[in-house]
Amino acid sequence: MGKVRLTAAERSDQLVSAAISAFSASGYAATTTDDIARLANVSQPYVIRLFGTKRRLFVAGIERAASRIEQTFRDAGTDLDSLGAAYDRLLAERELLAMLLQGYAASSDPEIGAVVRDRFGRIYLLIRELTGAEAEDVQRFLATGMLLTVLGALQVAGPGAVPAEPWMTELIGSIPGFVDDRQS
Amino acid sequence: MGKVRLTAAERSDQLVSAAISAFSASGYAATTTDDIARLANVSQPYVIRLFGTKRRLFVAGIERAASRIEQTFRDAGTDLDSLGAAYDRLLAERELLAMLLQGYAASSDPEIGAVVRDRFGRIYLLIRELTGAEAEDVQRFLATGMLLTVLGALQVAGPGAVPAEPWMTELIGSIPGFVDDRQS
DNA sequence: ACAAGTTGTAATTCACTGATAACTAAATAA
DNA sequence: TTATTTAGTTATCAGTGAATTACAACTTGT
Repeated sequence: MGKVRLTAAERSDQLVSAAISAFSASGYAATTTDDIARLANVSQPYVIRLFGTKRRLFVAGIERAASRIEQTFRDAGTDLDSLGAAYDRLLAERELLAMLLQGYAASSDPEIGAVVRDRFGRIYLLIRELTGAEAEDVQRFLATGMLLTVLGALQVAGPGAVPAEPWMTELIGSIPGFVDDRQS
Repeated sequence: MGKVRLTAAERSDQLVSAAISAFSASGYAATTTDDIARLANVSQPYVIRLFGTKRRLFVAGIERAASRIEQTFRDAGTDLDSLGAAYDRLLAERELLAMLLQGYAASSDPEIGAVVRDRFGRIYLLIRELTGAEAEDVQRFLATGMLLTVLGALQVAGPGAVPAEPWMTELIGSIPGFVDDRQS
């Protein structure tokens, strides 16, 4: 058996991971704090104790996902093609991009919206800074990223993809530099 | 005062409009059937009576939004630039694209996911068919559409936009053919 | 050993929400 | 007019879920 008692910091980390798993699949409102508690083998009130509110836990999930994405880009290289390959890896993890998508969807909540806007802007600026590419190329890169994010959420690209429909094969095949490593 | 009693078909239409307003802002789970009922000046149980379940009302909203988008493209012309201009108009309406985004976010629900995948594929194929453009150009067009959808949801593009941050001005400015008609 | 802090739970509350049931009233048909 | 369908309501329920409180058990410094 693993350790029974963890420090609050360790447990919080673990809960943020569980939160990303749950929120990325079901979204902010449909995910219960009890779902997340169960994923971490902890009682529901303890989740609230550590994070105060469900909203703050969601925000923590957004921030970790955004940081992981930034780190993936930083590790990838300094040209857009390398960052594009990094996107493939992000899509393979599936949860991070989906978590951000849930952030976009929940951004009418002011507290969530402010964080999501901030992190989105930071990622954009990071790509600009890392690659030094023209604004239009960065925009195109980001647009492709949004398309892949949506296709991932629809489960037509990336792992766990639904049986391929013709339109999807064509669309995904037309994304330059993207290799869909589905495990069907 | 307007008519008091409408036919079921008229009332259902009106409810789907109200549903799109509410769902597009708050998402599937966070929107209550009572919110929608109030928007249409109708009792909450009547909403359930007309649509059976909340889920079916959401699906009806997705289908209308998708149909409206298809119609907008059909009316726009036969080249990608014209369809791009149509996107500006869609973004100005704000609710339709946001409704679809909420569909992407809620697509882990099997019943919703199936409909959203189907309509997404139909829109892609419609663009191909209308323009006869290369797959890669259509993909790029769609990717730009997803970026605009997200920026609209974040309220940094389109009407009701939050005060412009520098990164956003640069990003939006780099989208070819897109003119952000914000009313600030 | 023991006090104090830290990690965690069980029990409970209270507001909310989708759905059902039973009923009313307006329109339409016979 | 009367019968029937159609449009709509009020009342209510059963379930849920975030948050609070009070308590228990483990760890650590002294």
